[in-house]
Amino acid sequence: MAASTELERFPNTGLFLEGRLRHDLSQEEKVELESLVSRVEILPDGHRLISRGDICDHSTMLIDGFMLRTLDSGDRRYGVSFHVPGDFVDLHCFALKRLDHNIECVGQAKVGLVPHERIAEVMKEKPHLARLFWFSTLLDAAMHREWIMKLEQLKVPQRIAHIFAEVWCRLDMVGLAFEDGFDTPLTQADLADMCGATPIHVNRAIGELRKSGIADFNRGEVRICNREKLESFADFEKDYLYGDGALSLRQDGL
Amino acid sequence: MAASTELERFPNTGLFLEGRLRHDLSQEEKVELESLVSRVEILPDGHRLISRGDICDHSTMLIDGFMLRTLDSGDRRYGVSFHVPGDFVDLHCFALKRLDHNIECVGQAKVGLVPHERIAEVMKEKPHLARLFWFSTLLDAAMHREWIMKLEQLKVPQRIAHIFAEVWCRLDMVGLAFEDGFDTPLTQADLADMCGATPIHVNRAIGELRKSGIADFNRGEVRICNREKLESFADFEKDYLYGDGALSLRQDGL
DNA sequence: CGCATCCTTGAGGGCCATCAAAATGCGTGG
DNA sequence: CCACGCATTTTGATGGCCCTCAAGGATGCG
Repeated sequence: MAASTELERFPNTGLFLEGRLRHDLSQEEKVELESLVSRVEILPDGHRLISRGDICDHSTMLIDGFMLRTLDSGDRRYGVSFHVPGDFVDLHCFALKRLDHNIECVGQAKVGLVPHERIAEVMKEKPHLARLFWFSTLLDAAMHREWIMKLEQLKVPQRIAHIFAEVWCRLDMVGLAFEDGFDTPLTQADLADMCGATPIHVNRAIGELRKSGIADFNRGEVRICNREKLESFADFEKDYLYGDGALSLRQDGL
Repeated sequence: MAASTELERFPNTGLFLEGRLRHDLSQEEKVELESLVSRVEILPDGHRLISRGDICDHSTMLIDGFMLRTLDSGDRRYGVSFHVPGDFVDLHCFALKRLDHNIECVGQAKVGLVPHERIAEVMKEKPHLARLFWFSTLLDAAMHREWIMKLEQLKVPQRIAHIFAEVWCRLDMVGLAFEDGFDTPLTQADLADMCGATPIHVNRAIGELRKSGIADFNRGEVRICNREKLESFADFEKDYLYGDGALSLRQDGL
């Protein structure tokens, strides 16, 4: 897979836009991108990278592990998006300056820090790379929109199936999925926060998925025997991920 | 109000970022922005500006009227966001090239078309203005996130109240709200599409809001006698709109 | 082996979908 | 000015999804 050779050359940023528009990055841009990472850190499970309202002067590339964007309301946490390796998780905060949400590690994570002054340089001197940065934040927005629709459309068992289908697909794009599923440190309680349901109901919904042979979830191991069945149950259409679906930009260039 | 003098000078783009970071635009940038509009059009109710999958070579500034971003699934339409005058509604498609969603007029709308080649020039030569363009698309993403949380958190009557509170607040920022509410061509069926509910249930929910004195809705006229009551019922916290709330950037500059 | 975390199970009630139908308001044309 | 068609709003009855309260079982770690 392309991802592994890219990772050898660019250990910190080799997965950025992999499966999407990475092919549109020139060698020079890839080198420039890798050089933006000023420091690499390992963060423990549950670590909160950024809290709502923080003013920040750097953004974070997720190199290894998983992260969750959350919002708090009342005394509950709600998940609004999920991140996999290769995601430039808080590139947003370069333009927003103050983030509207929290970013938390799910399991241990390895991240690369990118100072905003370097991104400002890119804005001034590398418009094409800047445009791809912009693209990557809009990809998040497209995923948000899909999730809004799915929340409006689907019941809880299907919502969970949709999360499984999306994460599996995204891990596939960066070469981290297995034939029959994927591993993630997500708990049933995390899934509940992402679905707007109670952990109790999520548990029952997962039981249903298991019983009907759609997916199995046990302590972070998601196993799927029939991809088609999962995706049709969840009404999952991968186009919105801008990989190789109908919205793909591969053949167009920018 | 500031909005009206800005509109005299910049009839097509005078509301862009009004109430948010418009103060951060220099006179020169405002002139540049206004000059980007190559053509103004009036579009009829229900007109579909862009459909999912279209490749487009221009973006659209909403000058007057309202628009809805939608996604279709099964044989139903789902609303994922709502637009008011001053919104650069499909700036996204400059970087995405192919849009993942549809954009439709709700009522008659007046729009300004901006060719992508002009935006590409801005990217090359006006990094600060480019950054504000980026900001405006991230504002959409922040609104998406809030809506995801609200869908996870709220029942239908509160969702409707939240839509009322948000739209009222956004119209206020661009000087288009009344003391006691606002007007919009939205129907109960549109609200249903935005809430993921049936029109029937939306009707009953509106009845509840009316009975409990939270808000009245009749053929597009939203009337609210007690703002505080509405906002607390909907759990509406306007920070995420990046106006004058806790996340405001006014005092920081960029 | 105790403890914390995570997962599982049961009973009762409220929210919202579906099916079915009707009333209201508005624009158009006779 | 009225008749008509159409979109929009309103109402009623039944059933399924998911919440809450309450408790119990499994797994891994020190």
